[in-house]
Amino acid sequence: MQGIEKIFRIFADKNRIRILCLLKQRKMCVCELAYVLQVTQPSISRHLKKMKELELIRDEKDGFWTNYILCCDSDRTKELLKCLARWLKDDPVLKKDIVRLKTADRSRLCRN
Amino acid sequence: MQGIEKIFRIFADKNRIRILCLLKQRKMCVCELAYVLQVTQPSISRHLKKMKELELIRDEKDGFWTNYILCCDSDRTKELLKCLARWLKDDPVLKKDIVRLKTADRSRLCRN
DNA sequence: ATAATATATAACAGATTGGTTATATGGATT
DNA sequence: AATCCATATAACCAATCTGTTATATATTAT
Repeated sequence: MQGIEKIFRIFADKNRIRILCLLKQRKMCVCELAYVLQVTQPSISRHLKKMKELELIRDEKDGFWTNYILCCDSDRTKELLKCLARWLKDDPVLKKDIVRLKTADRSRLCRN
Repeated sequence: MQGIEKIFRIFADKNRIRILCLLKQRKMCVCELAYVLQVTQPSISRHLKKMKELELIRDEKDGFWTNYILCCDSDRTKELLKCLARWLKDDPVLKKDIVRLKTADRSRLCRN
């Protein structure tokens, strides 16, 4: 039981699922995610921290921004991500997110 | 996102995982589960209630006892159970549980 | 150096969780 | 009907979670 519950716990939150599915589209910065999910920036940051701890994502500096990138190297998380993809193929929330993602332009968004 | 987080949340607890893996061996009553997991009976009952709500298990009266039975009809839970089985194939905690299961005799256990 | 800004962190509030003990419930036995 | 007993539920507590606002940090631009 070497932390399997922890993996499941990561997937047990709606907004983290949304983040994972968005990062499957492309790398994103924190404020883009906050914009798409309509949640505050610190909330996004904390979700990302948890996912990074379990190595579902990694980050990468890019000038002003920090890109977050899906990097599921573990077989387990890879498999769960595949499940998500199948199960949420036609999910309306995720569809809307991806539409919204197209209008997420970091250089316009991030003036707080 | 029709409650997928809730499915993951069920799997996000160590003791629920243990219960699921035990029920894969055979149907069990509440006090047998409490005995194997070494947790109080009300705690087990509540876990079972949650799992029943999501239809991972069902119950069945048997004289004095109530048997709980694995009944994953949903493709999603079925798939997650298969993942569990593979990932926890050699898990020491589950192995011990199954050993302990063999000594769990309800008619001896349930005198409280 | 200083100012600007994206992100991280701290501090807080309300909700939820998982355990406990104590008690209620309801079917089975006498 | 009365009792027994397995299970369910209630009430409580400590811990954790997720959101918020306010603030610190660290990197870039001037």
